[in-house]
Amino acid sequence: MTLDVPALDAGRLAAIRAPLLAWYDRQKRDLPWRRTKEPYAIWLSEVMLQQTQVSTVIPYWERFLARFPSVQALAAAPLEDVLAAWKGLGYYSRARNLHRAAQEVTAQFGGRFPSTAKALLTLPGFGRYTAGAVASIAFGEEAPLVDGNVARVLSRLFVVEGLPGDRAREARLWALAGALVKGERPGDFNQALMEHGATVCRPERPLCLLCPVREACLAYQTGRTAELPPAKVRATPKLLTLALAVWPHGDTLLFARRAEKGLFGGLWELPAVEVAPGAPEAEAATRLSEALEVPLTAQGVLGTVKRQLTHRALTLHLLRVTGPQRPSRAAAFHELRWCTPAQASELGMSTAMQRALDAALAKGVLPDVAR
DNA sequence: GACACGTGGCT
DNA sequence: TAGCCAAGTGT
Repeated sequence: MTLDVPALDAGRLAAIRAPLLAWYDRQKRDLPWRRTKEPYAIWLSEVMLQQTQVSTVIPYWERFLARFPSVQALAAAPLEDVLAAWKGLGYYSRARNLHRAAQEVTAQFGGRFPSTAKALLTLPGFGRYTAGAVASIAFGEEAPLVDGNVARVLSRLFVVEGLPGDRAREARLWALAGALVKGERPGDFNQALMEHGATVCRPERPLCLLCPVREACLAYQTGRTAELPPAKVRATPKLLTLALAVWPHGDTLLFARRAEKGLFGGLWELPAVEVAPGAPEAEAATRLSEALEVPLTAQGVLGTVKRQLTHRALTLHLLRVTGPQRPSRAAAFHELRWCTPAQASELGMSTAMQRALDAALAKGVLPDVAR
């Protein structure tokens, strides 16, 4: 594998750096995290933006900062509250790692962020990208970063072949990014590269006529912008079928908190067990009874909610149940709690589970006064 | 290296 | 519409 960068002589470097930075200064979007130099706020934006679109992140970022205004405030908060603030944003391990990293920064670094990519990389949730982003944007280190945007831009500028995930391709992209970021304003340059990928050098129908580095782009010169980079090969989603217990009592329903790892880790749910796709109601009731460690009676299926995740096709069967003993704890769940809908709305819950809960409530499982 | 991990927007 | 995609990380 070659790590040198033969296509990047000094002249080529200058022909990309300067126009891209100048373009960024003219055309950058006014995003809220571009108005702060606070490392904590920049870190938060970078984590929220992982695999998530800018327009989705903005309101979350603002609410989260209002609720947890400093790394110390975040470190001191219960994980449950952090997950509640993350509710609906997806990839919840990001919130768990964010919380852990805040505690490590507070405990090991006296509340001050490490300022180099190398040191940041030791914190939970900091991979190569996020370490480079925070180091360059918040601390001005000449640290490279490669995200999906940068990979696309550099693939086209330098005609980097290979599929996403290919080791030689990744090494080449990081080497190019590392050579390009050397110089003035590394944070702005990295953002320029990403901004360019997001708005001009788009995946489909890139706006080459508006491109500030068109003359330096090998893909443009050879008519290959449409075929670079090749699309990711995605596995077909696996089926996951869950039976959910809808157990009314007074104006409450039973809720459970999931184990901290895996799908929807640490989030609240209607108590759920996995069942075979075509499993009969009686089997689902038996599984739920075992998980909740109490006898229970099935009172019919209230409905089914389907959700498509990236790697999962989720089917949620809502099973109305009741029983003589109301459980308050069970080994299969972190915690059990009886909540009104109003209380449940404050819990950290996945969007998938929220849809299921809404469907159950729409069936009138609780008295009107509780809704 | 492959896979798990969410969600909403866009075409 | 169904599929693709987005400022990735952890195991």
